Amino acid sequence: MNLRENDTTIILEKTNNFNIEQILECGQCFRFEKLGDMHYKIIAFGRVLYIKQENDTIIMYPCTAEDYENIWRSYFDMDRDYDEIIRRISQNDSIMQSACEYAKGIRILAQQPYECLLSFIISQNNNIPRIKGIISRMSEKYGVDLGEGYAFPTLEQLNAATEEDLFGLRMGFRAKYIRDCLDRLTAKEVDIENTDRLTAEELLSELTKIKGVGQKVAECTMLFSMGKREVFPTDVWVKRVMEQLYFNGEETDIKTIHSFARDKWGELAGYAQQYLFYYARTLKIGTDKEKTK
DNA sequence: GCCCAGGTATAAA
DNA sequence: TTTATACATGGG
Repeated sequence: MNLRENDTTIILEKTNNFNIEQILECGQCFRFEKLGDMHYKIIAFGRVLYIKQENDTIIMYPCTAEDYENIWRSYFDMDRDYDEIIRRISQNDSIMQSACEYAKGIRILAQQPYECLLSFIISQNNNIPRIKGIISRMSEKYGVDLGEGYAFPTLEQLNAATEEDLFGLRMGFRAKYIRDCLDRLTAKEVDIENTDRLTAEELLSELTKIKGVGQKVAECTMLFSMGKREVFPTDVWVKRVMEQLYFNGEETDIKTIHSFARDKWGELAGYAQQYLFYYARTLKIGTDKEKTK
C-alpha cells in the first residue's frame, strides 16, 4: 500500500479489505452521511472527514498527514491483516466463507468508548435510521459546531441536559438510561477509559452497572471501541442468520450462540459476528423477503 | 392500522 | 432460575 499526500488530502492506494460503504453501513457506527456512490461524510474525534473510494484508492479530506497518523489510521484499523483474519475464521466453514466473501471490505473501527457506549444505549430496540437521527439531534443541541457538522457532545456538555431535555430529543425511554450513564461516568463509578488490562468478562460487569446497559450494548461497546475482539454481540439479525445457517433452522438462545461462537472462532469471534451481521441484514436472511444474491 | 428495529428492566412464575 | 411484558418512536 502506497501513501501520497498534499496539504489537506490523503490518498491511499492499493488498499486491501477496505470498502467504505461496508465499513460504515455495517451497523458499528452512526455518525456518517452518504453523499454519493462510495462517498461519505464522517464525524468522529471532533472532526469532519470526507472520504471517497474508487476501487482500491481512498481519498480523505480535509486530512493532513498528521491527522491520518494520529487519528484515522487507527480509527480505520489500517494496520490489521484482514486477509489473515478471514482465512482463520472461515477455514472449514463454508457459511463463513460466503459471509466473508460478501462482506470482505468490512473493517472494525476503533471508535471513542464514550461515544460508542451512548450510541449503543440509544440503539436498543431501535432501528439504524432513527438511531442516527437521535444522535444527530443530540449533537446539534449539545455538541460543538464544526462548521460542516456537530461534534458528539462531551460528558461535560451533555451534563447540561436533564432527563426531560433528553426525552425532548425523541429518544423515548432511553432518556433515563442516558442520564444514568452520564451520572455514573461523572461520578467515576464506571471507568471506560482504562480498559486495556480488563478482560471482556470484567468489563461486562463494569459496564452493566449502568441502567440500560445489558450484555448486547456492553459487547458492542467493547468490540467497537475497546478492542475486545472476542466478544460476539448477538442481535436479531445475528440470531436469525445463526439459527438458519448453523443451527439447521432450529430456534436457539443467546447462551448457546455465544458458546458456539467462542468455540468456533475464539479470539476472532467479533469479526465473524460483524461479517454475519452485514450479510444477514443486507440480504435479509431468515425473513420472508429474503434477497437471493 | 400493523409489525419491526444492533435490548433491557421489571415482575411474575 | 427462566419467561412474559412494557417501553417511545418512526420507517416500511
